[in-house]
Parts: sequence; C-alpha cells; structure tokens
Amino acid sequence: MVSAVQGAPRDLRRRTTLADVALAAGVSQSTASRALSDSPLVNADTRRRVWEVAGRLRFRPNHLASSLRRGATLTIGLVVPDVGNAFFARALKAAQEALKVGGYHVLVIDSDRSPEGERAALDTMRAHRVDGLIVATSGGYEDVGVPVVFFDTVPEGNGVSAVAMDNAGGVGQLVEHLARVHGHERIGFIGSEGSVGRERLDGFGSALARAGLPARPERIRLVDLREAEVAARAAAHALLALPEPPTALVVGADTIAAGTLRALRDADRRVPADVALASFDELVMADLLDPPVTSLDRHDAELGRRSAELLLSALHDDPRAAPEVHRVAMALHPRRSCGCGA
Amino acid sequence: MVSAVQGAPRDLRRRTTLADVALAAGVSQSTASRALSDSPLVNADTRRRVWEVAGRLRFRPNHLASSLRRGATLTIGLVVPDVGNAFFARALKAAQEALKVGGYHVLVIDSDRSPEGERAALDTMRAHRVDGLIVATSGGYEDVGVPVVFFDTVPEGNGVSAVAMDNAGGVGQLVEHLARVHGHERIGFIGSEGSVGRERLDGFGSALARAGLPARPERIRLVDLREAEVAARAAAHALLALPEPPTALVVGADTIAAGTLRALRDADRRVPADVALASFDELVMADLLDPPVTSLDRHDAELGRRSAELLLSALHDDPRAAPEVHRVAMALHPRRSCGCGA
DNA sequence: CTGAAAGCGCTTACAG
DNA sequence: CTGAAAGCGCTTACAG
Repeated sequence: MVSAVQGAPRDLRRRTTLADVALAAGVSQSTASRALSDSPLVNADTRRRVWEVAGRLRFRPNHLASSLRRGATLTIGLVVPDVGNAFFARALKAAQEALKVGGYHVLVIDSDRSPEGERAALDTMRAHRVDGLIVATSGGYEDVGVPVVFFDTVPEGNGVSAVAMDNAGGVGQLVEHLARVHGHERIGFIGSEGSVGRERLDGFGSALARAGLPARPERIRLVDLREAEVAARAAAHALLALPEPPTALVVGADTIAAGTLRALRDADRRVPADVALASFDELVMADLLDPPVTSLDRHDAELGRRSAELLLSALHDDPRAAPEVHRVAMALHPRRSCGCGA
Repeated sequence: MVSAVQGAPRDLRRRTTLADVALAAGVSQSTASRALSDSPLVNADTRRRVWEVAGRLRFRPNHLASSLRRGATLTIGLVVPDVGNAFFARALKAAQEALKVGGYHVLVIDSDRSPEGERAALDTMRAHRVDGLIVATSGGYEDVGVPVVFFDTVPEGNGVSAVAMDNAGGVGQLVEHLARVHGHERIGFIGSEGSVGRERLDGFGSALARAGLPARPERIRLVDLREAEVAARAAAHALLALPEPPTALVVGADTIAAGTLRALRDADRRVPADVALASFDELVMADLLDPPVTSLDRHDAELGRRSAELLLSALHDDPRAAPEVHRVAMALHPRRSCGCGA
C-alpha cells in the first residue's frame, strides 16, 4: 500500500514514542530506553518484552531527540562541487557505503563550485550538527569544529587529512607518454581553474621540462569547470588556430576532453593522426568513443571510500591521531587517441 | 585556516547557544528567539541588537533542537536505487536545487536497487523525521506517514503523486522509427527487470503490434540493472546467436546500450549496417560514440525538479490537493546508430 | 513588546 | 536491575 500525498492529519496519527512503549510494556521510560539500546543493565526478560512491544507498536526512536540529548548525530556532511558529475556521484556512493558500516548517514550538499555555495553548505552542516565532514573544497572552507577529511583537493596548511589523486604525477605520465612513446614535441594543455587544476597544470610544466620540451604559454588554456564542455571546445579551437598548433593535447578532465573532441571534429582534425589526445580523467564508456580516449584510470569510488575510512578512524580510534594525506597513484590506460593500438 | 582532524576537545569549546546570545544581548531567551526569527512581535532596536550579538558570537541555531520543538525538520528524504548512476545523480542535483528554494535540505539514501535496502532507507528517513519523501522505488516502499512523491516509477494504487517518463510511448517511438523509417522487421529488445523495465517492455510489445510485426519472445532479454553492462553484453550475444538474429535492437537503458555495443563489437557486427541500435536513455556524450547512438532525449534534471516542486506544493499549498501523476513526453533524437545521418 | 515556563522525545547520572 | 528526575537547545502559548 502506498500513501497519498494528502495523508492523514498530522495531529491524529501521533507517532508512537518511547513513553508509549514504556507504558505498554509496564516499565519506566528509563528502562525502556536501556532495553532498546541493549544495555547490559537490564533484565533479559524485560529487554525481550520491551523489544516485543516496540515492534508491535512500530516504534521508531526519534533520531532528533536522541541526537540532541547525546550530542552526536551519527550524520556525516559531504560537501561536493557538483553532485551531478560522475566523479562526485560515484565518490559519494562509495563514501556512503563505507560510512553505513559505521552506522553513519550522509547529508550531501552541493556547493555549485563556488566558495559562497560552500560556505552556505558548511553553515547548514553546522546547524545540522554533523559529527564529521568530508569536503571537496571549492575554496570556501572554514572550520566547523568537527573532524574533516578533504577529498579530491589537499588544502594548504598542516594538520589536515586528505585523500586525493596524484595530480602532478598523473599529468606527468600523460605528457611523458606522448613525448617519449609517440615523439610529440608540441604538446598543448587544456586544464581547469581551481586547486586541482593548478596541481595538474604544475605537473604539466614539470613534465615538459623533464622531457626537455620548451614551455610555451600560448599552448596552455584554463577553463571554468562550470561550463567545461563549452569552454574547452572554444579553448581547443584557439589552440588549433595557433601559428604552430600543438600536435598533441593533454586535457585535465573528462568534460574538457569531450569539448576538445568536439572541437577537433569541428575542425576536421583526425585523432590521433592530426592531433593526439590524452585525458587525465577516464571518460565514461571511454572504450566506445570515436576514438577511444587514452587516460588515467579512475579512482572515484576509491577516493570516496578512503575518505570515509579516514574520517571514521578520526571519529573512533584516536581523535588525536596524526592527520594523514593520501595520494592515490594513477595508472596510464593507453587507447587509440594517443596513437596507441590498432 | 583549516581544522585538524584532531580538533579541540569537545567539552571545552562549547558551541554558543541561544541562551548565550540572550545573556549577552541582555534579553530573555524568548525575545532572542523571536528576534532571530524576525518575529514582528519584537522591537526593532531589540531585534538589531540581538542579531548583532548573534553575529559576533557566531551563533548557529541548533537545527536538531528547533526541529524537535517545531515538529518539522525542513529536511526531505530522497531514496534512489543508485546515486552513482548518471540519471539519479543529475535528478538528485536538480531536486536539491528546487528544494533549496523552499528552504529544505536533502537526506539521500541509496537503496542499492533492492527492496530491503529501500526499507532500511525508509526506516532511517522516518527516524530522521523528514518532512517529505521523494522515492524512486525498487519495490520496498512502505508508508512513512509523510507526503511522498514518486519519481521515475509510478506505483500502482490511487492517491499517489508521481513524475515519470512516458516509458511505453518512448519505446514506441524507437520501434516505430526502426520499423517505418528504416524498414526493420526483426527487432530485438534488451530491457531491464523492475517496474520501469516492465513498462518499457510493454511499450515494446504494443509498438510491434502497431507496426504489424510479430512478437517473438526469443528476441527479448531482460537484465538485472545492478550488472547491466555485463549482463547486456551477454544478452546481446545471445540475440546475435539466434537462427534469425534481429537486424535492429532496442535497448532499455544507457548502461544496457554500452554492454550491447561491446557485444556487437566482439561479434564484428557493424552498427548500423549489420545491426541497428536505438536506446531509450541517451548515453553520456552520445555524439562522441562510435557510432553516435540514437536515443530519446534525457529528462534527468526535469524529473528531479518536477518531483521536488510537486512535493513542495503538497507540503505547502494544500495538503489535501489531489495527487498528480506527471508523465514526461519523450522526444526521439536520431543519430547514426539507427541508420540515420551520414 | 517582553519574560517565565512548559515541552518536543530522548538518554543518563543518581539514588535505590 | 529499575525508576524519578534532569537536561540537550530550542519555540511558543500564556500572562503581563
């Protein structure tokens, strides 16, 4: 049976409360509470009886009341730049699964990739008295007074726990592959703004240097991730219009790769024959694209899961445990777009 | 500045409470409360003073306490089969945005596509005293006693509000296009289990009949969405191995399309020359696939947004308003995989 | 316009 | 092992 939106008047069908259970079980509210929390302080028969009555009356303890009283909500706040994005959606899913094991639930708020949005999200988290936070920051982070684990980004400062990809190392692998294996010397880069983008950009610079290639500022473009596909398309067109256009492109995100592929198609450039392409993020269904796009392996779920685990250990084990920064190593997955394969 | 995971001992840095604000502002707690809720019952000067003090002390009202007292949490529960899935992730994002306007926050729980997971999710929602629910059911729904809007699925029974795609009509368009425009007579179907899958399957049957084509049970396969890509690949192989294999395939989801494309590639079938393909859901970056896949347009965000709006109106306007079922009409987006285009 | 007091539904010292 | 009572931090009749 399914409830109508109209439902019954709130007042009549009062929810059953602990007092109701205690009354029906013929014990005090204290005892009922202890019985239901499986306290050893309660007689086995009493416990059984209380549980039985609670079941019969369909008692669901009011989480608000118990949280208020105990000063803990068993709720974790997750702040992400964009829940609709595949990376964050999958990380969320994995974090949620890991937190469920510890009995925690998740309040997710989307910061919309803006510092103000993030501050508003953190405000709400504070009002909801979350026990801990997992934050992929867009630059608006401020202390909420509960344990935090950052993910995706690693903010500057000490005493911070974080789980992030090895951004610089990952981009390095892409550049190295294009340079060493495929002999490219004019490599362009389309990246993103923000701290993750900056790490990837830095990685690009260092990798060029290591490969003995000149750094040419005009071959670098940064886009706003809020409009990545469109902006990347424009950026790619700009790179193709250079007097000496790049023969290979490294792009800093899957959405940027999509925009870039469209630009290459607009401009009738074959990939990889005319321009090679390698993307940091693996594209969804990368193997089915035309051409399949070379990228680093994804670690969406792993990042989510590990952040959750780190937070759980901060919450449970030793609250003063040394903060840890985990960098997830990235592995290259060559496909046709860089020039590999058939 | 960024907080360490260790943080300060909970006991010392007590959060500032309404009583603190009242004390510092030299008013009673009642007046402080009224001032902060912008009640007209309070003197303008008093109000200003209280606000000023609250700001200075960085007062954040405890949402648990006010929810407990007022009997409303301003929180909406969203139950989805799989938050990591693009459709649900985007619908979630849109629902969240629409609910934010009404001052509501969202507690999301993943049911993992199982009735038990859904029941557990609903139990948690009840414990958290959400004010309303948006549910994409996996078959475990039971009344929680708050207004509900279903989305994606339309449960049987009266008095239910729901927003869903026109599943039967959508599949009908795909079949009709393959039959009428491209002349296919042997059309296979790979769909999914569950109520949405059933509607799409039914739509397939009716559309075949309308097109005057025979219904051949062996040309139909249903897969479990929890392993859609793998299962669809196997199902497609099975269809290709039939004595009279289909010359065109209609698939009931984007993930099924992905598995099917891989099977066609395994079997060296060209698309659309050997086998045409049309998918219900648009694939991510559909235009960049090899080949671009014909599908219906996506309405992820629209479904999320409209569910949220329906719930808001049930919550605010008239609690006894007649339940509404919205069916979103689907539009065909022909691409190369069905035989259209260059 | 303001304040003292009750109460939302729990949990947990405290006293037996 | 059990119960009476206090209290978590708010909001809101009720009385002035």
